[in-house]
Amino acid sequence: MSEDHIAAPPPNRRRTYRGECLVARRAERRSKLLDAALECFGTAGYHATSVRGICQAAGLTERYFYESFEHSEALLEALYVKLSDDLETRILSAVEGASPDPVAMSHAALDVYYRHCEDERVARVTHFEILGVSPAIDHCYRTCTGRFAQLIARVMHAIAPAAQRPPQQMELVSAGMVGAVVQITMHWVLSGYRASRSEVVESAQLLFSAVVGHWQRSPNTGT
Amino acid sequence: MSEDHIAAPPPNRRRTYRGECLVARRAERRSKLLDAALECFGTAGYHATSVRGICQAAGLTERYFYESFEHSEALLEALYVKLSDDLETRILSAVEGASPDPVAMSHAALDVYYRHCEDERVARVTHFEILGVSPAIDHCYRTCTGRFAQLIARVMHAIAPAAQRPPQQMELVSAGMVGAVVQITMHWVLSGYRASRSEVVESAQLLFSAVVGHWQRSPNTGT
DNA sequence: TGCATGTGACATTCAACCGTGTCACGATTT
DNA sequence: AAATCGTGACACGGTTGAATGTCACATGCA
Repeated sequence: MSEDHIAAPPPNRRRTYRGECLVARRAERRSKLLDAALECFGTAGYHATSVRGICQAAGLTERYFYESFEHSEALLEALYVKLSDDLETRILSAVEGASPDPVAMSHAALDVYYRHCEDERVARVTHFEILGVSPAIDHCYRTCTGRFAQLIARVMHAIAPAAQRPPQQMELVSAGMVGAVVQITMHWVLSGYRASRSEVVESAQLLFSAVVGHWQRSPNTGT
Repeated sequence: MSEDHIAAPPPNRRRTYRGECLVARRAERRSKLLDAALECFGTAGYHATSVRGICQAAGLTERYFYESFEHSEALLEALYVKLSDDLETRILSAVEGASPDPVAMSHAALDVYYRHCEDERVARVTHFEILGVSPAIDHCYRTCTGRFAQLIARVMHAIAPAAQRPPQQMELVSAGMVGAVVQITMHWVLSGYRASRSEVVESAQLLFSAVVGHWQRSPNTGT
């Protein structure tokens, strides 16, 4: 969905320029645009940023914007997906690297997440700017959010396999957990990062422990 | 902050028109604009809506838009504040009306809240459109969200007064609870209201019970 | 060296929207 | 009835930004 519109380069025309071949130059420009997008969207905000502004920040001209992205919205989506994917990868490896203890695992995951959000631009793009842009972006947000919710559901299940719940409820509660983590981020950001990261992690973890404990204790209240 | 810009009406000029005096007509127009805003912002979205569109939906001309609001953003803020205030009032009265039992109280509050969000336009405005508009709106959002977090903190404290926590943590955890409730709403909305309201309420309440239970059980873990 | 292509700076076209203004008509007061 | 005020429809200028186009210069290739 991201770059199908790019006209195929004439196959015999990939001559090098300043030491790099066509595809490398394209990739580099695309990367510069993503960096510029993080900076602009993450500080001025998506709706206050124009294509010109992005290009200026990237040190490129508009032509190269449209070489890599169809429009501003596509760039936002690409940036968001990239940030989410990076985060997910790092969370997964952190969880795998942690000792197989519920607390250690969730601590590792949350620490990676909040470290990720210590870059205010990242936090703003993935929590504020992404919302209310268009139905297409909403759908993208829903997908990414859903992936994290599923991750939480899996971890929960691994921790407390006895506490099986109706899938509908699992889904909603997982979404709720994601929301709690996210809202704590927003609060943290909007307060100017008043609390320390460890305090934030601890508060979020309290919610996890509470739910896990609750489920382990009280048996299925089923539909 | 909402209508200071309105020029004071010439005091001797408040003659009636079609049976209503000046202030009544103004109020009615303002109300029509708020209705139209709910419809437009809640379906097409804030950024896809123009002043003209609002006026058309309200059956008024642009002049009357600027009579009541300085610009589009002021209308969004007024709408948001109105929706939040209505909700808060109804939640408070529901909580007071409920039996003085933790479960009953939180159930009453959540039921009112999710009933409120069953109007998709309301849910969209207060959860999607309001974000990433401007620093001023962000601040407004933060204020309203904070009020709900404080409400939760108070209820928590009333339920489990023994479980005193450092205020920083109380603040973050309350924010997290708000986020959980909100995210469940978003999930509900974006899934096309797949689950029933009672299932949603039950899932949200599970989180409340879990945290309250956790706090009642484990004593203060200090700073 | 000469030619094709890549690149950067900038102009241009087109559309949307904001905020204000104009003007004719309907309602109200004296 | 005449003057005044409220209202609705619509036009106008100004601004902004998206998307494309132009042209001179730089770079690589034969």
